[in-house]
Amino acid sequence: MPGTTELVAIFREIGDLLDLQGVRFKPEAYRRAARSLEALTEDLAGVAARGELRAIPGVGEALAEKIEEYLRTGAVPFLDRIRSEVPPGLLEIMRLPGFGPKTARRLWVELGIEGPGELAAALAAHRLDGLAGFGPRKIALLSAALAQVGGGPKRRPLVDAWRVAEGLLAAIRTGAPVDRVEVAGSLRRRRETVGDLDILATSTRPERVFEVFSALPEVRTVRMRGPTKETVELSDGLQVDLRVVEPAAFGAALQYFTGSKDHNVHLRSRARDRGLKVNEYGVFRGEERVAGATEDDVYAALGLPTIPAEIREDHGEIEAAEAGRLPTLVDAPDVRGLLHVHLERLGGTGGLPDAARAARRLGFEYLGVVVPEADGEVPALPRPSSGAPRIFLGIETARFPTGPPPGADFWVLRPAAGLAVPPASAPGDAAGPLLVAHLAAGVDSGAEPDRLRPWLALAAARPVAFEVTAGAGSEGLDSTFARQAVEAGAQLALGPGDVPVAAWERYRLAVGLARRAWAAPETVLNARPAEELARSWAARRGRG
DNA sequence: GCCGTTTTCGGCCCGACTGTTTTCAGTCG
Repeated sequence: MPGTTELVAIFREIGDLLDLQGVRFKPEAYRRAARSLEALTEDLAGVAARGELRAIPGVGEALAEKIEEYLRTGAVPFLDRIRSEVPPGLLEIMRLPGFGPKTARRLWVELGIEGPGELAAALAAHRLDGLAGFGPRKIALLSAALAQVGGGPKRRPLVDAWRVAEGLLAAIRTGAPVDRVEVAGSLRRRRETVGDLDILATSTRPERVFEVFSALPEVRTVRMRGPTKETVELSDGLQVDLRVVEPAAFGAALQYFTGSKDHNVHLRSRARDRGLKVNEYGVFRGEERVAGATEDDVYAALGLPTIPAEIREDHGEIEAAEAGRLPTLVDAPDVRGLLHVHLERLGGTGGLPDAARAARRLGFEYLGVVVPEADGEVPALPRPSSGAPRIFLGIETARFPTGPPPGADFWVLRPAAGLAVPPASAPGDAAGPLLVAHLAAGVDSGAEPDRLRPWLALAAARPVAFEVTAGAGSEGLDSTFARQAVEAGAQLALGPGDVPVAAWERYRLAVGLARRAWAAPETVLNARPAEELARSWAARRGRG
């Protein structure tokens, strides 16, 4: 079944092929539409049925027609047409790091090179020597890029990138003459996967900061260094950009490098409309800098409240800010407990006392201790000796519960692969409170988001919470689905994932994901007080 | 190909860095 994911890939390929043809502006138009489709929080066919395709940002008359054609026939003939006009191997050449469509097109037009194989042969035969604009350095870079084709840097999970970034930030803070140091980029937006790290610092001695940074043991090579910016590659292949600005520009730089691209483009066009110019050094009216020291100043200069970093994607947040309808997003202090704790997997030997200590340290009121389902047996409910935290008991099952959890407070459904979603009318509220965990497990990230869609109907039929963890993509939900779930009336349950108590702090990354989903505290199950949970669960659970 | 509180036509974000240059084009984010 063709889906939105495939159409996104089609539009991206069309963009690349148009680039290779030397067409201006259209490539970006196709990519913009692809990004919009990717972030769509509802079914594309549904939007088309209502005749609202053109309400999607970046979709106009021509692209709406292509989308409808695709939904009808499963193909976009325009793709086949331009595919026949451009050798497919050129796509691989233009995707070599450091090279792009202009270079690939020149090699094709001037030397007849149609793919990486021919390029390698041409390099070996010195056919590029003397070609205008191709000096010895560029030819060496081309050879090097060609040698590691396919082995390019991969995006990595948020938690991994976060750990690396924390180490780098600490090292810079202690070793370099810096005033402020913060992460920016997609890591600050808490994207599920991160392609590279952006670090921003203020200092009066940038060159010294770069020296210290380059000498860190994690750094393998320095890719480039200028007066304000350095790019390095870590030994694990991750690319890190470090930028140093003056304090008066810190807010503008932080805003600028936090992105996303579409968010920034939207803001800058808004600035232009108001006779202003935005860049990484500030907001300017003519020569005069009217804002720049803080992000608040930058947004205020553009007539907007400060937009939380996690939702800066141009997914409607600028319009919402303009209208004063920005949601109050859930924040880490709102989380009052964890609901999916497996004592047997905590990684320490302390069991419940250890868990209780960690909970108190993090300021949690309660823990939901979860035990596997055991037929016919009522699990013993563990209780800590002292008062806090309060302990709730959950039973983990792989099948849809048909009745209240025996002797416990709530169900944790961990759907087995291939578990069909029940009809929305089935068991219903009487089956007890339900927390659906690990929903995305087994679903390749980005594979087919439509597969998760039927679960949304469940949310409309009964109270259900979907778990969001720091490990989105592998064990948890991504924020696009989480936003759909919130819009469908479901709750979210935030947690650190299946990790030792020492790593429970990671629940904060799940908070970031929930914020990306525009989740308010009211939509987060474990932002509710213990008393409220106890009351609502006592009314429905099995035991007296 | 999209888009519009100066526009339905004529724009399309903006700057850093590299390599090849002598004033700039390409790539990147």
